[in-house]
Amino acid sequence: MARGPRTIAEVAEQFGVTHRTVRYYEDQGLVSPERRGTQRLYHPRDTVRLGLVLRGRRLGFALEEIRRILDMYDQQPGEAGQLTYLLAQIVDRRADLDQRRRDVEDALAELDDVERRCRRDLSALAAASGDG
Amino acid sequence: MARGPRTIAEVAEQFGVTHRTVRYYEDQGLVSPERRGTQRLYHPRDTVRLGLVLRGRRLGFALEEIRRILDMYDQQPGEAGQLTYLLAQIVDRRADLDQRRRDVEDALAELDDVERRCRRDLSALAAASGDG
DNA sequence: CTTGACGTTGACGTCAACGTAAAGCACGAT
DNA sequence: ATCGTGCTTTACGTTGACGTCAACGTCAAG
Repeated sequence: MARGPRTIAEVAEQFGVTHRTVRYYEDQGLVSPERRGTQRLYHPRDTVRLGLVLRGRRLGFALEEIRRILDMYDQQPGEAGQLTYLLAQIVDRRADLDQRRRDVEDALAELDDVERRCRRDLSALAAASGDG
Repeated sequence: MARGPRTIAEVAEQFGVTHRTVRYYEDQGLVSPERRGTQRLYHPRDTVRLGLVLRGRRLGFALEEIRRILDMYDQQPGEAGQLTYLLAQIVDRRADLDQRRRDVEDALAELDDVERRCRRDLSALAAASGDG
């Protein structure tokens, strides 16, 4: 049952995007599936990478930024300068993500607040109709 | 020192966006500052609202979606149907935000991972140069 | 009363991230 | 051999979110 590499239609279906989107990401250097002749073959590695791209997109990062981040992850630089540069980039990314986390948590807290008020108003209405 | 309503340039400056952006948000119905003649006056209420819009933007929501969410917050419907509809919308928003929070936390975890490997490699390099 | 400094309204330009349409290869089934 | 089906490339269109520019109002200072 372990079928090997998958087609573009299959991975697009899996992630709920169109094949056009997947090909666009390839144009932008975000994924680079193997080619058997003219056809694209998506190995698990490519599929995972595509998942990371889509997560980055959900986080609101631009595709170019996502590409830089993923390339950063992939590097095995081995040189001290590269490593310290990488660490600096990590600091930036973390600051960005920390901001996003604060935003999400604030928004969720307010959502809770609205929901509480909403339920309170509903039960008040129910009580009033019960009284009427 | 409590200066009253502020000008568009001031709020734009405060939030680090251009006046063009603020006016565009007004076109889209996201904010609606008072008008003294032709000039816009931003009261604290408008300023807070603009802050919420920008947070929504950081979260990757489309402006149209942000407008719906903020309008949802503002409503005092009083009617049961409106309230249950509002609750349903809240469920959707929460699912969306929960997904985003998972994304952020996963990304932060991977960032930590990369950083650890990076520091390990750096100290390995330092040790090697110390030996050499 | 002119001169800036700011504000305002269109109108048009731009860029990212796709969508869509046209036309062609590959390949198994009829 | 050709037919349909799926994948491919090429090219152009679209949408959201602004940027930019021109032309004009306004108001305090000189």
